[in-house]
Amino acid sequence: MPKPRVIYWFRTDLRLHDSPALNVALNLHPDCLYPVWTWDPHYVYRARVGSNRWQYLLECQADLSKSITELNPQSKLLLIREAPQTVFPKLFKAWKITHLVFEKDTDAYARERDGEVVKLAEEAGVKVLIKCGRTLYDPDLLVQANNGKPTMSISQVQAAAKKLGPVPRPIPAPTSLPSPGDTSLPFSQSKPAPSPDLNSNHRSTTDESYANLAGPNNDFAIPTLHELGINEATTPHHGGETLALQQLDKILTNKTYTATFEKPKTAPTDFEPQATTLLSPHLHFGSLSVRQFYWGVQDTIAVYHGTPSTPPTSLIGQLLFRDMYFGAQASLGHAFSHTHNNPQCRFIPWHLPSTISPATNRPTDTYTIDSPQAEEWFSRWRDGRTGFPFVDALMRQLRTEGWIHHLGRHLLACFLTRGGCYISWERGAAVFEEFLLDHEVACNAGNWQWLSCTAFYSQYYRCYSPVAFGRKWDREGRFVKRYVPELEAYGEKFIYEPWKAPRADQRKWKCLVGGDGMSIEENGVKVYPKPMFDFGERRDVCLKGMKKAYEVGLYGDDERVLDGRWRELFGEDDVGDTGGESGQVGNDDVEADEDGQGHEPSARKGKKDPASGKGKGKGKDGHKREASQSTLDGMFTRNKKKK
DNA sequence: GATGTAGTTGTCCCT
DNA sequence: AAGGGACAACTACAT
Repeated sequence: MPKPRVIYWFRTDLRLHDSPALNVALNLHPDCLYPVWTWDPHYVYRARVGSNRWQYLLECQADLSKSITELNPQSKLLLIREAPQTVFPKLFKAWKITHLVFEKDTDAYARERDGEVVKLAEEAGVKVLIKCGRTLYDPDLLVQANNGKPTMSISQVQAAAKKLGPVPRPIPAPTSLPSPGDTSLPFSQSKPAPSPDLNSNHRSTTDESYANLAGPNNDFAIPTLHELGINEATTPHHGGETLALQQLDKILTNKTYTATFEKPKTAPTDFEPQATTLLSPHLHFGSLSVRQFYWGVQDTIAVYHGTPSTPPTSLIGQLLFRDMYFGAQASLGHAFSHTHNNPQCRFIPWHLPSTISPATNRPTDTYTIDSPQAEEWFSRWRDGRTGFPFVDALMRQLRTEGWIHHLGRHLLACFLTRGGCYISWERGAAVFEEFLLDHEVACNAGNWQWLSCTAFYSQYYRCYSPVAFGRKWDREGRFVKRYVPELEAYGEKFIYEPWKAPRADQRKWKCLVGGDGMSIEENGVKVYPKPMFDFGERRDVCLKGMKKAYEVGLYGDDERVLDGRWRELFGEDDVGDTGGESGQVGNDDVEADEDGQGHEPSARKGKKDPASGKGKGKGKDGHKREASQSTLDGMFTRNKKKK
């Protein structure tokens, strides 16, 4: 029996510590070990990746390669610029490989790709060893323990996890690594088709990713952003196992923080330092092992003198949610990433729905503009110029830094979907995919479904207010001012609703409120956009739409959703009325509205039918509210245009 | 099967 | 000024 010659294929596991798959490879006691990364065109062109995440990936790779070389000066990460499906058969032959080892990836695309690679390996007589290491539990086993069904609630995850037994303890990093053998590449490179390139908006120079199989110097080096044609990154957050372990250590050192963490009590407005761990990008790239984190927290809790927090809001709870989304995706596959054909996802007639390809019966990269108004709202949301300072601040933080607090993501998602624009969650998910450093297919799709109340969560009447939510955490608006600096001089009273500030004050504070955010300065004075709609009105429209859609009760796999007959079940008014012209307050010119008082959003207008609720006790409190409500209505409907 | 209860992460008004 | 209660009113799960 010849000694094993192993390719270790790095993908979702850019680390040496606690890598079950790497451990399996080393336990083969191989004659040689090739640490390989293949530059998969799917992620280069077909997934949405902005410059910040590109940089983060390269940093993870560089740190890993350095650590490999520290263990063995003959070794490093061998970065090969070709699709795995075409390059592996050639490598197997050239390097006389006996084993291919990698960490299991249950993302829908990855499963298809890995299936092909496994088949090619078998054809080449190469043994394949796959080990789960990306989540607390193997998502497929989690699904199995959940009676074969997708994990759709945290209690299901906890029950299934109980059957699977305790999370394995982390494995220490290896202290030595075998050298690779001969690394010559006696074959030609198959270049991928570079189009369509979903990341062209992040490139400003020529893309040379695939110029040479082993890079410009033929040394398997990690590319630079420049070689990829990608613009310079702007994020302060950096990747790599070394940083990840330092960051984890820092968190665990603060025992009270670790043991009593409660997500809902962390402030989305905190910056420097942020209120949460910022470990999610490290978990995404595998530069931090999730089990290392898990046991670090559990061991801290075990000796903590005090009452520790518990799932679902604790740090452990956060990791369980992550496993829940992985379990849902593992079970549902591609369908989990969209509504179409997804049996767990409610059908809501959102604006800007994904276009379905008849050939693949899956959504394409494009969507239908069913409403020019919705398209305008979408682009203003995406650019951070909605006119709601907290929304825009979060969006700008996301775009420049690649990370925002979880609750900030909630607000953005609620605002775009059921609590404002009534636009498909799939549009928002695509934007988060582009900009988030920690973008994880399963978690992103899952969280967007959660917040849009299409799956996992259903309390659509709980609607985030773009004004009150930020103010609750940060009265003075320090966070807003950091990311929307044109509002620097605005005080507590108007920082979350600058359109209410009197014109004279707007001038004094050197920032006028008006327009749609396309101009940021006029005659030397800064300009911040007017809110793009009256939030109170939009909330009412959305709530009504959601109520109707819940009554209709269609899911993504319903025949009537697939063939368009769903329209028969909704009235004209139920399809997310964008309010035509009456709902819009964004296009007035800067000098309009001199007193600054005209666009007070209407308070929620009187409940349609306060008496008919199945409610117990709508008692005196209700009456009081009615009374004060009508007063407010009298005040605020004054300037409203008629429908 | 009916009924009751709890659900990671709201808002508003009141004290 | 933090904190409690009413309110919105659906779904999953337990009994």
